[in-house]
Amino acid sequence: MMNRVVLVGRLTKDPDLKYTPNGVPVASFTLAVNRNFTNQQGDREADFIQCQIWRKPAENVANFLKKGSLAGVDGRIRTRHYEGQDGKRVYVTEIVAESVQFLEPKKDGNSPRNEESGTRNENPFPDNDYSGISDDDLPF
Amino acid sequence: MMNRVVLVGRLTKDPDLKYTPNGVPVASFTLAVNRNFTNQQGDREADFIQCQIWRKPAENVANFLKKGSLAGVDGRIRTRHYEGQDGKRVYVTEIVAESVQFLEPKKDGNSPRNEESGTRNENPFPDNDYSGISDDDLPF
Amino acid sequence: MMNRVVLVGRLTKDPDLKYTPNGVPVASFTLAVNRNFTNQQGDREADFIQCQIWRKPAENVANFLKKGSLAGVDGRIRTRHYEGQDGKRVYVTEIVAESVQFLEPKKDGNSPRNEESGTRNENPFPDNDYSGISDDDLPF
Amino acid sequence: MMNRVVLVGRLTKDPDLKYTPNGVPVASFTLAVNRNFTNQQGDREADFIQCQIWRKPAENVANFLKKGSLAGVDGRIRTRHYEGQDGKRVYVTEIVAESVQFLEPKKDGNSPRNEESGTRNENPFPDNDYSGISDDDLPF
DNA sequence: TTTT
DNA sequence: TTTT
Repeated sequence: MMNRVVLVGRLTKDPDLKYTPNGVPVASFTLAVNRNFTNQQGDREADFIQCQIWRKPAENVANFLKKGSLAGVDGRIRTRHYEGQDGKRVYVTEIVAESVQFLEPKKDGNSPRNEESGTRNENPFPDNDYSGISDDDLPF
Repeated sequence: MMNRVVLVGRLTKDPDLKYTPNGVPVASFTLAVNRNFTNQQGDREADFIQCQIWRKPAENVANFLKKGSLAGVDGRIRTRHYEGQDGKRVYVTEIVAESVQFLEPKKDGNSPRNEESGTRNENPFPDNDYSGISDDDLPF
Repeated sequence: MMNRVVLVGRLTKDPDLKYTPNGVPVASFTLAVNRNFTNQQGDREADFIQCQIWRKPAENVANFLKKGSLAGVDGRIRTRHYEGQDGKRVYVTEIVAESVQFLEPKKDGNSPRNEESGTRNENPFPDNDYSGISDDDLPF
Repeated sequence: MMNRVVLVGRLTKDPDLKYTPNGVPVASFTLAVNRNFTNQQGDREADFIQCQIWRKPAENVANFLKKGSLAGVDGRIRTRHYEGQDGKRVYVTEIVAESVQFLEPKKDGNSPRNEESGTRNENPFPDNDYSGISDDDLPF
């Protein structure tokens, strides 16, 4: 089974930072992702996609992003439901981000911040572990 | 703005094929995508993700996929809302597939069908157009 | 079979625009994508990924992107090989973009251009075709 | 910066399992990913994409996949170069998988194995951490 | 041959 | 060097 989502868009509001009873941070935000085409009225619409990120990077998101910030999200779709106030099930689809990319240029400088707020805390590309592998092992 | 989703999962029911007043086919189906980890009760849960595909490939999906079929989806997230019967807005998030991949092995043979049902009707990799480009143009 | 790539990075040089004998434009460029972690020397490295885009959007890329531009690519991996000058096969892996996103802020204004240069010329989300589908068809 | 790849294809050979001097396992394999269109000669071609996966899941890949197996890869593009035997730089592009999905049906049963061989060893979706968050916090 |  |  595979489940992968990549988005680039703008925050519709400041991110909402919360903590679970165990003190785990979660930041929630909605990304407005403009569509690359216009509708039959000639208007360019957007999709409004609910996202969240957990743990340490949640605090980075809360600190560095705000309403209007351009951000990239790499994560997964997650569905859940809860009982609404009228007793009916409400279905929720949201993106759980594994990393959030800050694509906004820095105010002071001239170049985008290009910082990243990831869930990963270990190098997935352990280069130097290649040491024992000779050129003969190269695929081509 | 970017908006890309890739899923592999199983149909929870037979696809639902409809036609718009203009005769455009749409197939809707829900993909159950098992998570790659267990929850705190030790159960492996799934996400249930609503998908649709339009036009010609919709009919292929309706013809070749059924409840339980393994399928891959490459598409985009789309959000919309409508007025519920109680007058409250209901928010919907769904995947609009650009292509659906049939990953189920064929019954008769022994290998997966591996057919595809795409939206694309033109070769995105026009190989022979390379003819006028010499080795000097190669990036490395 | 599925093959999907999404990248955000910076052009290492101005894009290279060419035309096939039949007049089809192709723009080639390399994206430097910084890694989200440091190597054992504590340096942040980058991947240098060769990309190309065909037809009309190729000219937009050539017009709007230049060395250093921040860009997003949504496309596919393509492999090919050719005979090197020493008679040995050279293997090439490159990304064929279906769309390229301009993420650079506009100089004059204050917000990113956020233009897009896609291969797609038809609305993949034909909203108004929904007219014949009632609320009863909603998945949840 | 963002760098995401999702592939589904078949192994062209049995995976090649190696260990670094420090005992870290790496499995390498090539995925043949058939294209969803035919070339001008009417033949359906494939891309041959070099992949690798590190650590524990490398051994699962070596144990469960073989030549011809249908597999899904979720990972990142990585580029590197080395000195060829003729002193010229050889450029390599490969996919570093974060997870590999086994999509081959089990021989004995009737349904695909659908096992997964991931790099992740912690639940990225800590559901029960939601306990302190009420319905009022829901985005919609 | 690499970007900020 | 390529899979079904």
